[in-house]
Amino acid sequence: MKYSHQRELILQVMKQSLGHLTARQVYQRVKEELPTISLGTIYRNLNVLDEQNLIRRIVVPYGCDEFDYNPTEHSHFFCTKCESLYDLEAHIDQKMKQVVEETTGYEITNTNVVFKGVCHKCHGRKEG
Amino acid sequence: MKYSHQRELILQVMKQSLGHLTARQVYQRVKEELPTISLGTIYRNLNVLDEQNLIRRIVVPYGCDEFDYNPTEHSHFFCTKCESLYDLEAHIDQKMKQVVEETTGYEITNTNVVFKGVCHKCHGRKEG
DNA sequence: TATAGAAATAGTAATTATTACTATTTTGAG
DNA sequence: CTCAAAATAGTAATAATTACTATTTCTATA
Repeated sequence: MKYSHQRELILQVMKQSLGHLTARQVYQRVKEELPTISLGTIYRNLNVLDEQNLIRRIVVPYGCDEFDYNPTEHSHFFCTKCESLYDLEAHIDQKMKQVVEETTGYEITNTNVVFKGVCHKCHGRKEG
Repeated sequence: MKYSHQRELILQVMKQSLGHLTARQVYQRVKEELPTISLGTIYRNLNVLDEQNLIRRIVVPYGCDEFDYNPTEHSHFFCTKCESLYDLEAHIDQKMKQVVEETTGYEITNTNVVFKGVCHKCHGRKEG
């Protein structure tokens, strides 16, 4: 993989952003630094960075894919009330992987897990 | 929810098909019985059937959404070699849900889990 | 049983995320 | 430096899904 200024900026934005970003959000943030960058470049690089495990693609059961810099493998929790996507701690992922590998004998290389439910903040709140 | 012949046929096709079906596959199968059915009707009904928990939407990290009749909640395993999507046994889901609920305190209402890896058939096989 | 209004449909158009394409520019090894 | 491979910008294309609308189908109830 050859160096590129654009990819460097994309990684930088990903690192700075604690939350999860869609391709469009990454595009908008990188554009502030480099207004000529193209959306195609964002997509191409998000894909290669995901392949290289430098970032993580999160496939969600609503809307479009999101991307996450958090370098340790971890799963996600989507609150259906406030519509926030939370990271779960990495050791949860380890346990789940262990359960599945022990039960099935499959060799798990990758997880794409999104739990849905209601988060602490929204628990007990009325509909809004 | 009002009865409709179209929705009845869709559910019937889902029940008969043991595997997972994309909206287009459902469309093609229902069309054999009712050639005038519209793809929009398929999508609308797959959505309401999923909301009613009569079928399950599987959001996969490749290609488009798939739908599954299996009425008990369960997760999925995608083999990256043969590109098959397998059902995991329901008790695995129960255990995972338990792990997450105990650790986070979140109330889990729904899971969207796709593990990736290599299945038994493909284990040890060369690339192809 | 007749009927009115709500819900569903077919068919088409629109939307949106993502990928493909191409001429040009950038990168880095020799 | 030089040159080929890789990356880019900008645009066009693709594909899944949803929105829209005139028409049809259900079903509760009069």
